[in-house]
Amino acid sequence: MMTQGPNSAVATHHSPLRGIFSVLRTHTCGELTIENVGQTATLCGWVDTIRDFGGVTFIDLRDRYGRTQVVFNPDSNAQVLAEAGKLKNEYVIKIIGTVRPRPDGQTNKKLATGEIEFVVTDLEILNECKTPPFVPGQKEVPGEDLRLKHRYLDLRREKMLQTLQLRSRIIKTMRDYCADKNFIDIETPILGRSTPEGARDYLVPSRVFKGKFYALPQSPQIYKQIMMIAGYDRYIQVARCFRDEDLRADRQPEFTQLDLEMSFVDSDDVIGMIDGMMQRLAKDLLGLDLQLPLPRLTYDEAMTRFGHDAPDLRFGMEIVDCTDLASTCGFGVFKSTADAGKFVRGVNAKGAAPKYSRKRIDELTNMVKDDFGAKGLAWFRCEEDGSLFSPIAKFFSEDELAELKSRFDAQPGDLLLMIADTWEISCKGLYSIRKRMGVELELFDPKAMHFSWIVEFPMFEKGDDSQQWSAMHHPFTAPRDQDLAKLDGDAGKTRAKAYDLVINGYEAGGGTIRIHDSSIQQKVFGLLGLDEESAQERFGFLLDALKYGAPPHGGIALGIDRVVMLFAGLDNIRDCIAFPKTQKAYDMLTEAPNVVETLQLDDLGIGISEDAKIAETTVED
RNA sequence: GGCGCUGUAGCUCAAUUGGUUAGAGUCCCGGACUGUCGAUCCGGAGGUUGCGGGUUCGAGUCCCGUCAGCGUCGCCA
Repeated sequence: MMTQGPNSAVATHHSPLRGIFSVLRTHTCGELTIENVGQTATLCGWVDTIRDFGGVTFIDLRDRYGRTQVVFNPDSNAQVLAEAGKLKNEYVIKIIGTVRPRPDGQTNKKLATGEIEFVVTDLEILNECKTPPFVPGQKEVPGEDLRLKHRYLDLRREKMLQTLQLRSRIIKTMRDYCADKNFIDIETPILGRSTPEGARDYLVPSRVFKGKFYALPQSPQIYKQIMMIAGYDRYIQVARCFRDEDLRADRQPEFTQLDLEMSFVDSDDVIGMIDGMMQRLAKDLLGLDLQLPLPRLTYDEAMTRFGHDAPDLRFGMEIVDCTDLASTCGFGVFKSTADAGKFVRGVNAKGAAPKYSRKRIDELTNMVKDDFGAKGLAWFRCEEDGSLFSPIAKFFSEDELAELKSRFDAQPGDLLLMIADTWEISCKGLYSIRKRMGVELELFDPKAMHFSWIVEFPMFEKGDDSQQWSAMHHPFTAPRDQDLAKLDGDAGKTRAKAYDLVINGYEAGGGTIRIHDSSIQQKVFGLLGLDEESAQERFGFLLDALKYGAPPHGGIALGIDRVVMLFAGLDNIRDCIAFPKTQKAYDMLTEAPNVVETLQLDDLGIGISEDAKIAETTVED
């Protein structure tokens, strides 16, 4: 530590600078308080705001730790005051001075350092700053493209700093929790092998093996299973994953997950382990006490009640089925839908009637039509006298209307919205209506946090255009013990040892118990249309490994970016990532992806097709 | 790939049914000021309304195309 020099105050073990010898500064900008009055210190930081009175100048000096008011005045040093006139926004400076209390009545309660000010005796400009396109302290948040292009400025904003600090603490807490439980942190390869299942891979060409490619991992799935076979019975990794699919507000092409695998466990063990982790995270980072175990909902229940496998459980507005009523009513659309074995279901938007004009209902109608292919959206408004008003009310008898009212628990002011269609379309349409109206009607406290598990997912699903089963999670997912018999002939009803962690309507993580029995694995491959040869071709290395003493094992992956987003109360994942990409997976800061030298391509034996060259030229124009 | 929203000064936004010289705040430049903390006051600069085409006597505003950012559907084992 410093024992010499012009500073009477030196970094203590409480200081953010503890243990780091610094010749440039003795304290951070968030550190000096009334305790330090009279001491000499050296600060470094960025010029945040300048208040120049001609005779005296105030500057807020900013760094990661906070802000300190710095005073330049002629009493202390007239020459330095003149120098201070050259300062502009975001200059980087080093100042030496003394700490003194602020005059009576002039403390700033908004600052941790607000009781003192720093009187400068010496100023050194370490670096100037061009006039920035925006300043970190400005009230309005600049457009996102500008923020991404000048990310080094954007990251200086308080909100970004807070979010990334929260992210760091979340990851540390996750790691500490796992370390306490004897997990071992293992890094798995980034350059791996493409396994053409699931998402599109990002490919990396090989120079040595011309014409062959590595793939960036979509998840370390196979490696972590192999670690279990190797006997490392509790593994974690903060793993970067890559998926070349289109982006969303909650989806980036590269993202980070807490990847975790355990041996000699069943679903409840993994769920219980994560329950404890969430309890600790909620307590340590949000001050919330979570009751354990976290609530669990089966997949079927979630779809029936909310139309989605990651429902937002911060509010009700559950789906009501009235297919039976529809089959007897006089409304042709409803009746024919019910007769065709499809569904008539709806939701009650409590108190929405006065707020939802015909125009806004039309917007909802267009949404379910355009996005999900629903044929329409029926609605009933519950009037002051308790009667149901609707353009289609005339097709219903008094009794039928009364039954509708009772089934939806309709009170005056409520708006009932119904979709008559396939199970899938009614789920999607009503889910999106519920999600949207939940926000618009403020049906929940935006600060509330709701954690839950969705369990017992189907093993298989069928694609739109094929009768072939595909794995809902991945082909190594184990069926529930009591469903093993269903693999023969009743595969659609097989439920998996799969579990998703849902926070506020977002899938925050998902995992499964894996198959460790090769006869079951063969059966599952068979149902997925994979013969032994092609299974061997794709996953041979894993199938081989499973034959050398694989213990029962399973795990989970938590989307760290999403967890940060939810804990920070944000609605977009880019604000939780230091250097995110745009919706087109473009990095505006570094301008990646970009062209490479022809020589590099030659080295790899790669040529660019004429079509791609034409497309590229068009983009540049 | 589809649908939708947005694009106006460095930044954040405004501009009536298509109608005079496209405005405000902020930032920037110059000046004043010894207690501010979103300092204040005075003066000034700053625009090919994303780009290209069209309709019109006249387009920031309407139409077509295109580019970019965002949202969403498909997609994401």
